[in-house]
Amino acid sequence: MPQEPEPAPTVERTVRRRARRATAPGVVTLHDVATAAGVSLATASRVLNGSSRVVGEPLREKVLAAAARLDYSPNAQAQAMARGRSNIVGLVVHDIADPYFSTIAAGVMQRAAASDVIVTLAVTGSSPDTEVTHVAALRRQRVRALLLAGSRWQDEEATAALRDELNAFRAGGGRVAAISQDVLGVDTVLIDNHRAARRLAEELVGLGYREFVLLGGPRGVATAVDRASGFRAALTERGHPPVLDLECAFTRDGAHGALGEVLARGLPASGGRPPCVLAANDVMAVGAMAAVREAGLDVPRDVAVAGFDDIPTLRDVSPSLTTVRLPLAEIGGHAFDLVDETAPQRRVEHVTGRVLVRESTPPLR
Amino acid sequence: MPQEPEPAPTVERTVRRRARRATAPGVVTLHDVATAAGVSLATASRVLNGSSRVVGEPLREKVLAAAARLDYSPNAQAQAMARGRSNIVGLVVHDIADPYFSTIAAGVMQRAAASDVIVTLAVTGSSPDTEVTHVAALRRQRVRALLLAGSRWQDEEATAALRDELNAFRAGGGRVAAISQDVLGVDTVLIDNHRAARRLAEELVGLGYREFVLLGGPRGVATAVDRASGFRAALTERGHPPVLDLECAFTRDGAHGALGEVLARGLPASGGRPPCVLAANDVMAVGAMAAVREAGLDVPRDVAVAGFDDIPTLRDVSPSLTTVRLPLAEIGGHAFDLVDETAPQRRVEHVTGRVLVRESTPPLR
DNA sequence: CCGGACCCTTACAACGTTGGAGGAACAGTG
DNA sequence: CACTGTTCCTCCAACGTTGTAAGGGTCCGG
Repeated sequence: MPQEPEPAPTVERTVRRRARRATAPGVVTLHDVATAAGVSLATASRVLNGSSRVVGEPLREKVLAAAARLDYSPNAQAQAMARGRSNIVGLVVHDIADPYFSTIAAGVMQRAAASDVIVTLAVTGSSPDTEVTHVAALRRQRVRALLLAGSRWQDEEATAALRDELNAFRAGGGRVAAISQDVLGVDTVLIDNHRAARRLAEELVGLGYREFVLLGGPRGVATAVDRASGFRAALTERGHPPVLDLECAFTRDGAHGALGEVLARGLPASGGRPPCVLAANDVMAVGAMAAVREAGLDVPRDVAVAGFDDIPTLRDVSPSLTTVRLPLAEIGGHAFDLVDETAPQRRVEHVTGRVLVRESTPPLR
Repeated sequence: MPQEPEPAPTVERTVRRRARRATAPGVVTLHDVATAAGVSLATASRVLNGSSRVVGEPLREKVLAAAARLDYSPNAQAQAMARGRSNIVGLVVHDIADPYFSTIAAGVMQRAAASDVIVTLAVTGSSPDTEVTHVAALRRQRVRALLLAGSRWQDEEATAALRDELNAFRAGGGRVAAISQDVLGVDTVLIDNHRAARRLAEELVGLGYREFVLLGGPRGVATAVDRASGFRAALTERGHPPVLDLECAFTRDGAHGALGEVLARGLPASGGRPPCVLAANDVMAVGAMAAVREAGLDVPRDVAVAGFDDIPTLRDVSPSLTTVRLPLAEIGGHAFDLVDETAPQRRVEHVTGRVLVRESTPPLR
């Protein structure tokens, strides 16, 4: 098919550019700056965003002045397209209102700001399908990297779908890091929930507790399962398996409801010792403490309570909560580092918590 | 300058396109899908993302099949450029680890998900300059709208710089909404901190408290100033101006430190009644309660404490905290609605808190 | 007075997409 | 059978950048 040799373009193109302009009329483009400064597009580009080539001082100043005068703001999307890379990372959490995730997010944001990276947030609402949807959306945004902060679910189908999506993302040059469990085959900040839970339970047996009530969270959430299994293993080994092993939502209300029901039926037989409630996280522990109080009982005199995470906002509850301290902000920062640097091979960083015994589980006798 | 009528382009262009390709090699483009399906770019675009025009069933299926087979993911940045609009909004908070902001953010995220909007998060770390920097970065990203969730600072210079930046953003068609104070001339969810603080203080006078200690936060933060001034006004009107009026950081540590110092010097003279500490937010109130306990005193027997916000995570502290309930998640959702709909003119929505008297300030006598 | 730096301009092809203009095939109408 | 509409596609010019190739001035040293 032959091409007709079009008419001289310059003027006509400019006119049509203005006429057809798709963006809002008020947005200043590099073209506008170049025109205002009386230089070419390429020169303006080099002064304002370019790297390699140098531009002479007089022109340089004219361009900068024009840009300032017109209040030019480079279009990052266009830059990303032209350069073939963006400086956005996606952060996926289950619930940003949950202090566990918001603390991790704070750690991520701090590192991101230092690296001049922009963070796009997505929340799954604890639904594996929603997580896949959001990961796909972030892939469409061509984020440079993806941070998956949430616990994995024990759901083979959803995990497979996610893994597919992540593989496609990584095939396009994207980096991925996960926090919690190492089941996705990506760089991971692995939290050793099982081991830390064991140590906490052992410590409590050492303090003299014998009757344990487990608020283990739901069966499908890996973090909850790991913690509960750690508690269970240690207690069973020490000869004091949990007298009650409850499933409930991984939330304040879940723990509050489950323990409330139990207490309404009366305390487990205890040989004079207060029983000890082991909650799978601090938020649940606080819900459990509320249920104890509502039953007219005292923490720790009648019921001892321990949590997990050492959420900063909850450090001042009274009695202060025995828990496992996780360096949540550092964990977030660490995950960011995993995707920020270009590492030669897959890495798994281990994080273990530190047991903190406080007022909610005083030594017995 | 004459144009030479270039050689037939199709094949040659394809070759060079492959050769010079800037994006990562693994990324599938619309072009690839079109080629694989044996249709033109435009047809593929219309099948996969297009709206208006219809594509015949046979071709339509071929395109969908090719897209699925190649695992095509549309490039949202390119779409944004071509369409001249994005579906990203920017959310600016002071500190995402602060439950006040994370709860607001959760409200925003929920609405955003429902509207298929992507949210980019920025944290200021409570620095006005950082806020301007982040707003500029979000403008470069060509976000569709901007949500400023943080309290304003009483800093004329920084406010002016921010206002300039916002005007430039709005000139380019961006929408802006603010939460808290109405000083930027944009759509606002205005929180009537002053009035709610008055009502809380009046309630406490009604309960019999007479000696008040104000933990008013810093002078520069508008939210803290509004709340403190509401407390002060009500107390002064009722004839019981604060016996101590302390400035401190708007944080747990700020309140804890300031009140700790005071208590180290002994309780204010009280005529047998416990004094009442009025903190400018819940997190500070909890820090204050910790300081009271560390001084060997009891809340509320020796010192009563009240806060502000009704942070969900802190609803189970013991004794339960007297406070002002703000519907934080709804406030976030509301701000999102302000920028999501296209409103004819500037709107200011008022939100007032509800006073909740709980165990930390029992009635006297 | 020429050759070569140096600094700039012009021009253009990307990047991945959209949307308008235009055209081919085909049916319906006179 | 020519005309006029529809459909359903394709082609091409945007969108705002970057980066490179090709070229044109100016200045300097030989």
